[in-house]
Amino acid sequence: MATTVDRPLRKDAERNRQRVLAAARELFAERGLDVTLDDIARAAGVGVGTVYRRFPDKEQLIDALFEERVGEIRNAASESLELSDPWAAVVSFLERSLELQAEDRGLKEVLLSSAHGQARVEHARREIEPLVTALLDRARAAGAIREDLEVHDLVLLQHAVGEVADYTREADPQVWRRMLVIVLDGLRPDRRRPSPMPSPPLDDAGLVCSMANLGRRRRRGSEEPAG
Amino acid sequence: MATTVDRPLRKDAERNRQRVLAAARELFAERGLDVTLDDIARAAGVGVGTVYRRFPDKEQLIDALFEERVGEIRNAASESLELSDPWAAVVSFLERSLELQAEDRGLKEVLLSSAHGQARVEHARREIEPLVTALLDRARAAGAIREDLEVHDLVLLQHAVGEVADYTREADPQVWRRMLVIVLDGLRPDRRRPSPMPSPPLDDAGLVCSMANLGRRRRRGSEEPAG
DNA sequence: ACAGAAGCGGAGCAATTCTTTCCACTTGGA
DNA sequence: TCCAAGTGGAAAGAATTGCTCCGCTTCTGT
Repeated sequence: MATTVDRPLRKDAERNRQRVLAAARELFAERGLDVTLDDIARAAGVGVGTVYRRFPDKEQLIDALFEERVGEIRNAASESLELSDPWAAVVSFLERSLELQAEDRGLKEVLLSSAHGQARVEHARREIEPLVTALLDRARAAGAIREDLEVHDLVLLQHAVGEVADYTREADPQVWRRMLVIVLDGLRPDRRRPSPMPSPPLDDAGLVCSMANLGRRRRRGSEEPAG
Repeated sequence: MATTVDRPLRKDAERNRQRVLAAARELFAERGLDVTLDDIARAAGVGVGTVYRRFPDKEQLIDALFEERVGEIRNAASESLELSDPWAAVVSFLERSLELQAEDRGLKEVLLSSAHGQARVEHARREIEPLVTALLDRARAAGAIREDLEVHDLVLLQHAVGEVADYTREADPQVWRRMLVIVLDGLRPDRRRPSPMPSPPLDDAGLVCSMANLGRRRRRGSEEPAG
């Protein structure tokens, strides 16, 4: 299988491949993993056939794309581990990881469900947990975090805050940071005053917008009460 | 339209109507609002035709069912308002409201999206927000809650914790309470020690189970890598 | 310049899934 | 007993999606 060197893709084919990857990256980030390959092809300006010639099926495309993204989360974890302050390390990891998830809906879906991105991504994900455990253990040893907290709590908290990021993505892409501040304040073993909020609260229009989007997202964008 | 009195349903028809409502209640609670009417009919032990004769379409069935459930949340809010301790009132409301949402997936969906349950439910929902605002204002005035918190933060926090309840429903229907404790600790204006955790953390199998379910829930329950 | 391999587009097939209709048959109740 | 009210469930209809096929176009090496 030395095709990589023996027979590189024709110039136009390689350019199309890149277009497909770029379009897929953008659409997965924006609309999640269930965009159709038709949509991706259209966005890339090529035919569906072209997409299928390069990627045997959707899973493989997802796999190829998210290997690097999942890697970024792992990097966030190991870079945070290098910080000397154990609490700052936890904060830094959660912030960075949630930023990545807030920017990329597909990434969040890959991380939370075992259905997608089979081998490689799965593997990278299993590398992450030990790093998070290390972050947590260090913070606990330093008395910087509540003692009754376990790794899976952190996983679930990420899910929770990430969900808010998703819900409010269009209305206000920063409000999730308020949730994170509250959660972080809840994680401290002792604390006198609340930490400052990093962004203003969601306004009324923002809530209405989020509610409307959720409807459109989960089912078909159908019923307008014609009154 | 005085049919209610003029021509009550035939005895068997009324019994079937109740069966449909019961089945719908259960299935919506368990699997969310997008169960099919076929499923509901089967669970009720009647034909689809029977469902359609009583409820013109799915929305109307949802509307009929969730009016009362949304009312329960409103009650939770107003009963909490009667508690004398302003902080206990907030805690009590969030707990009760989240319990209801954790038990009933459909309820959560009705509350979060504006697409479903048009008039009546929408109306009840608008009754709830002022009550929550009152709870919040009172707690703030008493210095029992952080000052930078707004109503919509509470709404989003409910969404966040509710999502965890959903995610982990099968694996461990109580872990969401840990998230709530953390969040509540984050809401206090000052606090020395963490509050005690009400349930054990999610174990490894539980996380795997949740991840698997999310996959099955959002898309088709398909690919088993046949290796 | 040109042959022929590599690549392309996108109509359309096959498989699902969900809603809704239809009508021959059954049943409650005056 | 009779018949309007009620029933079940097959099947039509409408979307959606993943993917294949094949006639045509575009590179690239000579």
